[in-house]
Amino acid sequence: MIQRVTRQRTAVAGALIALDDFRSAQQLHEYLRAHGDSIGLATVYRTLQSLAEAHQVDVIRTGEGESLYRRCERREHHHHLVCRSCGATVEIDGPSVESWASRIGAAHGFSDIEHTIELFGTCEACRSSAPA
Amino acid sequence: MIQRVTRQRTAVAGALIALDDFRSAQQLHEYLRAHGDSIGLATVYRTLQSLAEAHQVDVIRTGEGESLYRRCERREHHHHLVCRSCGATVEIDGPSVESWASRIGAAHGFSDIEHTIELFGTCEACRSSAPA
DNA sequence: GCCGTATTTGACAACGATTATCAAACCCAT
DNA sequence: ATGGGTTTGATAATCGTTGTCAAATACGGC
Repeated sequence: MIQRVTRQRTAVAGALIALDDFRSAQQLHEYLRAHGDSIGLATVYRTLQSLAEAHQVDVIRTGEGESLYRRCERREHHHHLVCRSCGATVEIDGPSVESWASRIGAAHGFSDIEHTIELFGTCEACRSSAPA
Repeated sequence: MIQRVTRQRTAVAGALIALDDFRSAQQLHEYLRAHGDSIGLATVYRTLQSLAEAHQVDVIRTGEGESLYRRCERREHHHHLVCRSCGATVEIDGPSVESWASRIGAAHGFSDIEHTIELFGTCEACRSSAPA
């Protein structure tokens, strides 16, 4: 299945670069509409899905079950440290956790270990601008 | 708001003890029905929700956005290793990951670090009973 | 045991995020 | 420009979950 270059796919890619924070498909759709790009919601979902399969975006799920997307810089497996207040994101790779995960799994007789690890915190900027 | 002891709530608690693995609300509902307990799906959801608020069950979300519930044994912070096929669960506490998480957070200037860590794999029993 | 009432139940509708449908619009090699 | 496979998008459908509200129930007080 060859991927064609369409106006819509280009627009989604552009929005991901412009926003550069984790956003929902619907937020991206709104953003695109607001910026004059006529695009259907289904197309946004489809595009994000194929970008995710191609590992060109990272996907995380909020506690409420909504998926958030962000263009990713590293193609390899990694995790995120996300500011819970402003959404600023740092990409993390933790060789020690990777081995910890597989070690723990193996120790209990489990195979094909996968893991989900996300870190949330308050970044320096938000801490100083919004005191407790 | 005082909580009353009802046949349904008792049944859900019993199912959680009997199954002792991460199950979806719908699976618990099916289980209860299959065992002769007449109970509505909405009631199962409501009961699980209040048990979760009381920290009497652990909740995790699958990659597909479904919530899984299990009665929890440790009241302290811990993680899970879950069989993606049968739901068998091992409670994990990993001091090394805890310190890894806060160390990484601090290194990037983030404070109040929280983390979500879940491990999924295929347990020994499922691997041998369901070949690739 | 029986009442009264506030709580709980459950069938069903509603919800929100996401996916499927499928004819019309489009990209692009020729 | 043309033809044919790809993509789009309005809408319906799906799935887990939550809201609704009248009927059923638990339980303190008699």
